[in-house]
Amino acid sequence: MADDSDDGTDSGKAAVAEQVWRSMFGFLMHTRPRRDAVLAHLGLTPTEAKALDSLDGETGRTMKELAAEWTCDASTATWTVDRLERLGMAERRPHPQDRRARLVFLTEPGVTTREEMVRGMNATPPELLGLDTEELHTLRTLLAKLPH
Amino acid sequence: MADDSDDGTDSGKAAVAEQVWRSMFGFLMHTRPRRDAVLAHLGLTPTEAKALDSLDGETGRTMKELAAEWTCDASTATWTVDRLERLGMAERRPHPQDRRARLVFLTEPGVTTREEMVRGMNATPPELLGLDTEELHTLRTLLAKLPH
DNA sequence: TATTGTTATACTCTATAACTATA
DNA sequence: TATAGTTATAGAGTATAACAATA
Repeated sequence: MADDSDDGTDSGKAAVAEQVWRSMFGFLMHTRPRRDAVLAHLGLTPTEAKALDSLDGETGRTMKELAAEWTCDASTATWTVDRLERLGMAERRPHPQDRRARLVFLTEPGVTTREEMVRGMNATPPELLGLDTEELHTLRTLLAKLPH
Repeated sequence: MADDSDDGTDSGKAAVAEQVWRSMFGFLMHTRPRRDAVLAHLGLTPTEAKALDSLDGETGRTMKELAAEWTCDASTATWTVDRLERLGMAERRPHPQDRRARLVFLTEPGVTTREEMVRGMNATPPELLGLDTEELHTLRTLLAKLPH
């Protein structure tokens, strides 16, 4: 039932899914150095990159929210925002309702750096163009069925 | 040539490739917490996990080789192997030809932990089973054309 | 009295430089 | 003289605990 040949190749659904996963994960790892290079080129550590990604220029985030999103403690969030601030990419402003709290925003240079980072991280790996257009269409349709 | 409709949807090859990538990358990020949990459950830091992955019980690796593979300097490799050794997962043995060098092997517990780690990291995400068998076959064929 | 955030401090991780022992 | 690896030490990054301001 799970085998469709005598050569030991198991083509049951789970086995095919495993092969799909192996290829997909392998491709992700194959393209990873390129994404690492994007951060290196912008001079961002992984922590700074994650921090930058959580912020923008319009919506203020409290330290508490950021610590939760980064799954770190409050003092680490303070330290991380301090570093973005020293880099000129973020700034703290007083919270309009709660004078204990601060709201963190990206500065204009921070917004620009964030955009470059997001663009680089999401850039289509050129290896995909090794497939022809019809294959890519099929792939698109199938992959769109997966959660993300 | 790059547009096949008037609604602003660009279905040129590059645009389709971009959508493919977005889905694929999104799925990989979606499944990432599960892989992080595998390491957390085994009590491994990312560095330890990478180190474990480079070693086995039969083929000894020199410190120099390991530092190159981990793209770290020699002292960091020493420190990393020290830690695996303290965890009882690796051991140094003298190099048979060069008395300056050491060969690093996994111990039996190290081999076992490595196996569990690899199994967990490579485990097929159950979300893939949301596709039917034929779709998975198609996906397998197309993804196999990508480098990994 | 509880909560937001910071500061003081310690511990982990990684790197640079000096050193030991071979080659 | 060059190489393999370790140790001493310094620097980032992250956490715990004590604290200040406000709710």
